[in-house]
Amino acid sequence: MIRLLLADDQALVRGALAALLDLEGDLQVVAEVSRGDEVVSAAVQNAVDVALLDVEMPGADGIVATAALRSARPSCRVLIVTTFGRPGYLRRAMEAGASGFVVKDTPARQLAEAVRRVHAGLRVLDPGLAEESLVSGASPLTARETEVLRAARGGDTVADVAATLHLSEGTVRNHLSAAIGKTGARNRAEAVRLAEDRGWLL
Amino acid sequence: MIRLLLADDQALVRGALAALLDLEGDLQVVAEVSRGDEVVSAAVQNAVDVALLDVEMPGADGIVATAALRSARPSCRVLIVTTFGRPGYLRRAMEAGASGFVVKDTPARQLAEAVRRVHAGLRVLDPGLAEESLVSGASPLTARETEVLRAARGGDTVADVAATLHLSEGTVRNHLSAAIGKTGARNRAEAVRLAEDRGWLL
DNA sequence: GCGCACCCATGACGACTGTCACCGGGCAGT
DNA sequence: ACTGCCCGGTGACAGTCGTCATGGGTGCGC
Repeated sequence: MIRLLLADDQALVRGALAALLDLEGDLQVVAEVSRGDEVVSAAVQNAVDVALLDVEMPGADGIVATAALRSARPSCRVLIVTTFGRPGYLRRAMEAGASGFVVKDTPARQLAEAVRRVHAGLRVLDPGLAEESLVSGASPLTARETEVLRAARGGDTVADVAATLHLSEGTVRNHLSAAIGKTGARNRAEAVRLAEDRGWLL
Repeated sequence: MIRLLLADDQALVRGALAALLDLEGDLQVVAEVSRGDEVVSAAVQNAVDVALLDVEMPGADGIVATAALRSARPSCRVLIVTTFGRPGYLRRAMEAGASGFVVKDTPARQLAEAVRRVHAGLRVLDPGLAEESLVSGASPLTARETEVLRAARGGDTVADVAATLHLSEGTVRNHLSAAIGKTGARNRAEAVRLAEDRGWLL
């Protein structure tokens, strides 16, 4: 009997996935959480074998949760189940110690099999996404550049970003200019979109 | 036996919801589609009683699908099941003839009950969202303004928008300025974000 | 007909943005 | 010690953006 943990901020999806996986005879959902920072304690308390984590969650994202879980309970494997197949997500997830990465587009029948493979110590990767991850590569943005770009998300002006980050306006413009150049965008907004699509803003 | 149709672009969520609903004795999922433009034919062919539709789908969005389905098969009720509780979505969905509106945050147990209520001819509304919908009101944007704002999404420059819409650059700037004023934003990017959050860009 | 709202357009103006050159400081590798 | 990279900052400049006034055209309801 493989003991599972589900982490997803959408209660309906969580419950539905639980129903789907409980149909399998050898799988059993023993814990459900809605926040990333509740993963570790729930996994430890319930002696979880495989954790299915979403990437975008309140509290802590799936990548951080993966790293924390792997160090707190090394016997527990992690399978990322996420909406967005962003190349950067896959890369970071694997670096954090995840054993598999599945997008929510995949057929429902394959999920149970993916769980079993992960539990057996094998890796599960979306082949197309893995290729894309290799092509787009790691993020070329420096720490400050991503931070500024992330702060500029949502349409804040340069003055706002400078205020929230305690920087000079000129510095913010410089970092943004560098980010625009590196992403190949012609705009701040386009740079935000491209960086987000590639999973560089986390 | 209530016959159900599921429409969601994420196969995994679709399959999981099917598993969840099939656990109920009086519910039966008889059709699944991944695109909005496949809803009507699938509903007609399978004599569907209640259709669970996502809002954001390829082909046709859930609102358009709702209207088409209500006119093609009036006996079939529609329950919108969506990720984003955008006020504008709820308003437009109800205007299009939906009987219920549920966000994916709601507990899994309530879904079956919502389906039964919708099938019985009752309305199912998220109370908080309904209030929000009344507060934010209908979209104040004109057709052209929303179109320009939608085209400016993703960070295209004024020249690009003008080219794709066959307009003068000055006109585009005027429409954008009006949209910025009506949304209360201080930016084009912020206007896009606000309008999107309120469900004004469809 | 008349008003009204929307659409398209033009021109002008100030503000913001993107880019570049340049400076100093800190920190890691050779 | 020297080089290279990242960080923070300044100043200047062209380009874009946001706003306003203004005009003409259309379609709608009273």
